[in-house]
Amino acid sequence: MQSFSNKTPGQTGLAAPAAETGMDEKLQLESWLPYRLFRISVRIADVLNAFYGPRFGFSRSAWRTMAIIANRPGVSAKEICQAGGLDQFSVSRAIKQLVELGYAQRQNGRTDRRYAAIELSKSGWAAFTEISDLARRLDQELTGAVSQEELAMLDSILTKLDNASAGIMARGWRGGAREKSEPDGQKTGD
Amino acid sequence: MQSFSNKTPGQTGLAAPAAETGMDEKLQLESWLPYRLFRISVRIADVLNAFYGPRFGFSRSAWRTMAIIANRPGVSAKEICQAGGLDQFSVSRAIKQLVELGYAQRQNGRTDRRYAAIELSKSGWAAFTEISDLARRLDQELTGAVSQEELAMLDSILTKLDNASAGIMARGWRGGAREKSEPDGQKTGD
DNA sequence: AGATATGATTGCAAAATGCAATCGTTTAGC
DNA sequence: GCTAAACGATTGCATTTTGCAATCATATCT
Repeated sequence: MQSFSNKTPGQTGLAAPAAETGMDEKLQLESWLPYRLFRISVRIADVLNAFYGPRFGFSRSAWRTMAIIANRPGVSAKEICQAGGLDQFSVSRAIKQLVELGYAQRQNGRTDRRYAAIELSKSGWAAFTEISDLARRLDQELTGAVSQEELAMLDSILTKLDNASAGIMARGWRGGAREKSEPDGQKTGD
Repeated sequence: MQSFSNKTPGQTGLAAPAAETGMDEKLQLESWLPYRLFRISVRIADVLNAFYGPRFGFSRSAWRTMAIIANRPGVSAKEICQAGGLDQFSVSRAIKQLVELGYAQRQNGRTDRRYAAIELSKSGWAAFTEISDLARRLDQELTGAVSQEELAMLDSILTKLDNASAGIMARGWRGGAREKSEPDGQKTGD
């Protein structure tokens, strides 16, 4: 076997960018902030998926889509893309899957009939409730590991990081360089 | 385009678990901690991928694998699985890809010849250096959004969350229930 | 009306994934 | 020493997911 944490507790490379210290040591995946965030989130998402996948028979995209529909009944596919960081194809397929399984339906509430206008069915709401109960429980188990103060701090930090990451994504890897900035468009993510 | 932050800055649902307040309002994807972590990490990973994908021609798994090899030259495939949260098949294929592209090679340094013993080639190191330079730059752009104190705080919080998430994953969605705990095995993630 | 724009969907090729079967090597039992 | 079991790694193949062009339907513009 093997440990998983080969970093000293207080100092993980986060606080000292190497460039400043002149040390310039190799990048460590395990200490790289995005990877640390990724690992935590993926573990939880996997656990949640292990529940709703077999139980309700839909994919991760479909769950994300369902969660968005639940919060904004009558959304269009495009709005789901924007809210969920999914591309239009995933969303279209997620909706199709949800509709086929009877968890959602296309409603024609809008005047503009190009828009999809999706909402959850009765069983869709039931599924959503079950899944989000588990999601909440997992969230509580997770946040139970830190104090209320830390949680509040984390909240504010994540808000900042979220904004920063949006900026980074918008600029692309060429950074500030004015390079036409690629066609852009929502990358899938997941 | 569109904002991406439709939450009130200070209070995102994180600090008040609803159950306590009796409010019991619907789960909001955008405020759910694992999703918030996920979104940040995915944006950065996408940007990084948009660089090394076209430039060096390998996949996300291959990059993760490369980063691990770089830090522990001579690792076996199994060790890469454990360190990188990848399953043995992804790793095997990632190694194959890296070897085919000339970025890594199998070395027979070990006495036990069942183990792979991978290390980076010259061009592998060059690629790694280039990619990790960008990775570091992105990390700095990201962490530049918060103060040093916040960063230190974040570091310690994430360590706790990482441990908690490992526990949650190990227990599975059935939570504490003694249910044989599923075969487990590293889910891929990515 | 015809041309153009926009939201959504579909078809199909390419890539990623999951899993059983397999190969080569080492270890344990006899 | 020889055989069987264990182990790490790899491969083949079916399934799923993804990316993208093409398409359909509706709405808007001239």
